[in-house]
Amino acid sequence: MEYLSHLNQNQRDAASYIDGPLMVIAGAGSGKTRVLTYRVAHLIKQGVDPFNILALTFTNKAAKEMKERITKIIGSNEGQNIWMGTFHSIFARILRTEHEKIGYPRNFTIYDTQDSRNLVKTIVKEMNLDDKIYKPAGVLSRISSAKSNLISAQAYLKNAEIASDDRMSNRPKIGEIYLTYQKRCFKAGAMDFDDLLFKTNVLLKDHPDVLLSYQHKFKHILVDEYQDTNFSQYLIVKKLAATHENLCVVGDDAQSIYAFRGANIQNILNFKRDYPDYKLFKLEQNYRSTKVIVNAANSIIAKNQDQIKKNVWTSNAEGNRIKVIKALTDNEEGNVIAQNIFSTIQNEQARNDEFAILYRTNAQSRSFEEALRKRNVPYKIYGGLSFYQRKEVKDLLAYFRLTANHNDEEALKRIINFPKRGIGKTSIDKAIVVANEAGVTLWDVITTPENYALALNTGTRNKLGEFTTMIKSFATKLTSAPAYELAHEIASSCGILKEFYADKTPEGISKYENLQELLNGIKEFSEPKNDDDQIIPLGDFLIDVALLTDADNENPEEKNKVTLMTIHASKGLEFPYVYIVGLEENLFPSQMSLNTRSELEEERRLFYVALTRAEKTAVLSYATSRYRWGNLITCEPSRFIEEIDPSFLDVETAGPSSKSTRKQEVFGFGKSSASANQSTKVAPAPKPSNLKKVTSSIGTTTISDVAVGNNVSHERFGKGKVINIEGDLPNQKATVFFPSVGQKQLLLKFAKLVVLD
DNA sequence: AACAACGGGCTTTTT
DNA sequence: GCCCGTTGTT
Repeated sequence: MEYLSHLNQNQRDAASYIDGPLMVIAGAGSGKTRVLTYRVAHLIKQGVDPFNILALTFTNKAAKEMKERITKIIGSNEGQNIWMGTFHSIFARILRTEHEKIGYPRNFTIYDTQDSRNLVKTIVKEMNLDDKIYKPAGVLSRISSAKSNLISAQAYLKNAEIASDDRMSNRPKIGEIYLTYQKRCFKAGAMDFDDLLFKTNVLLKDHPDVLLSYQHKFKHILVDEYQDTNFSQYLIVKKLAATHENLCVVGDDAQSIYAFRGANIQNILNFKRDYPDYKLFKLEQNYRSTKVIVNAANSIIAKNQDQIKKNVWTSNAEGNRIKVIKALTDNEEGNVIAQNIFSTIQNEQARNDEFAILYRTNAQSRSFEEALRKRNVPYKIYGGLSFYQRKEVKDLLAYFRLTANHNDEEALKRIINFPKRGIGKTSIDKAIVVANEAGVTLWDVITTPENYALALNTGTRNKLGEFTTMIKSFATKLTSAPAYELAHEIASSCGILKEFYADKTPEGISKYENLQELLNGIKEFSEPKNDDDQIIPLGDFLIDVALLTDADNENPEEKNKVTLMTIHASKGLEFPYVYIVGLEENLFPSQMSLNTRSELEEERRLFYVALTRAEKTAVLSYATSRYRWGNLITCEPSRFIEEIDPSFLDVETAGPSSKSTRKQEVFGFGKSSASANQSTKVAPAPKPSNLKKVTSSIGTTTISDVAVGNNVSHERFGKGKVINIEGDLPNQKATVFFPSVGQKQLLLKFAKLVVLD
């Protein structure tokens, strides 16, 4: 029990409360992961078999690290046997074992977002719908949110409320698209991310024996980041835990930042209802950050209405105040921040990897990259195009996928003519039409074209024959050959390696190297880990690879570099020096989140997450203008800066270009008038300081022009009619009815309404 | 069928 | 400003 002395009283109580349901509400930096780690270690020390422990984490990386730490604590390799991973990877594994029960092939494909989008797009086209209205990404997000709430396509079509929503948004056919999409996925032996959870629910619901066996197996269940689980995940956990009720969920409502993709804070509140005799533990002591950072973060999150009250505190040092930097442009922002990092490294002998630049959107990284490169400060970027999303990598993976699952239509379409083998678009389109009409898969049609009325010349038929023969020959080795061997054979004989090897442009060389790296990755993966010398087949790799993210993909050369990432990606991490950049209205908070209070509160939680990543020093920055889609737009500082108690802030302006105006550039953080709008008194352009005008990227609207009864137009919602206006000037709020989406409350200063009459 | 040129839309966030 | 997909050209 010696190891438990590494915990404080609350942590220890939570870690050692073994029987029955418990919820741990853990403030930022309060040692949540520590509790989970020690709890699992404790269970094992108490004699629980690791095979009977299910621990669901938010990322694979978190799972991997936790396993390593547990292994250290318990001093044996037993920890590797815990069922620990993301919801998606754990249940993909289970579905693979139980595939017959739900009618899927063992080697089912996991469609990534791009595959799903392509399929939706194909269906929209086949239904002769306008893809400007039925945008694939939009349709897919609708389908995704239905699945996260366990609404099947059939249920979707029957649901009057949903139907009315879709009619209001002028997209009444989404239900039909959903139904076709599901049929096509099934026919292709493919599941998208949401299906992995949806089908798990189906499996557990329709097969009581299967449910029973997993209930029996998982005697102890732990769920990390519980605030970010959706309904589908909630129900899986509830079912699996029903027998033993040894369920431990850990989370922080203040750090819930995935509601936009269906996460439901309600799950935390439901816990009480589902397990009335549950035990609640609160971890409130922060070990990560200075007093200034903890209290500043508290002062921000206090503005949210929806939250579980807690009192996060720290006994750490006071620390420096949070610096606020104003820059004139996005490029200047990059330079000032890079310079600040550079000189901090010099002055405080800090290491590069102690710094992180956090932003709201990936698109913001550019100016920081350039500025850091100029100063020779090494950096690494997370997000953007991940390794597995690169074209060449996806191409080779498509060969693997098609080998493992011939019905994988998205993979087939991707590679049937790459490298070029003279099977053109027209031929493929014909084959797809035939396949749809006959109700068979594309693979069926191209392997036995003679069975279907497929009007192709013999040349094309021969080429199809060569292609399918090649894939079939790969498939014969699926189970007999280790992953690496087969992967290597496919890569060399399908022509893809040759294709890129021949390309001596820098891009071509890099693509060739990426393919080599993919093969190396497979080699590492297929090296037997235990002594039992079992062959690890390519199919196993494919399941794994579909669920990897770039966070899981860290390579050792990336050490000691400044980190650039989105705030979402930074969840769970910590850095001594944190820069939160681009703090501007419409960027952070995002323009898309200004319509409802709950969306705005999620943005605020996001800011809370960002700030609480910092251990020693936090710096905030914004630019007064930046390029967006090639246009220079004017920006206003984010309301979040104002919302921090000013006593924690150190406001200054920096950068060479503002020297002459430094004296006057004091930022007005007064509490009066929520004037996030105009602050500079020395604005270069003639701007009225009385807040009447609102400058924005798209034209200029004078607030006073909008009146009740006006017909107006909104960027997103289209035409509407103003029903009511209330509030005082800078914060006037209008109630507008849009035929497309219904009634909306809009803040005039942000809504960019255009008066039509 | 293969390639070059052009134009549109886009930026939230990710398993 | 950039990427993607569509169009036009050979």
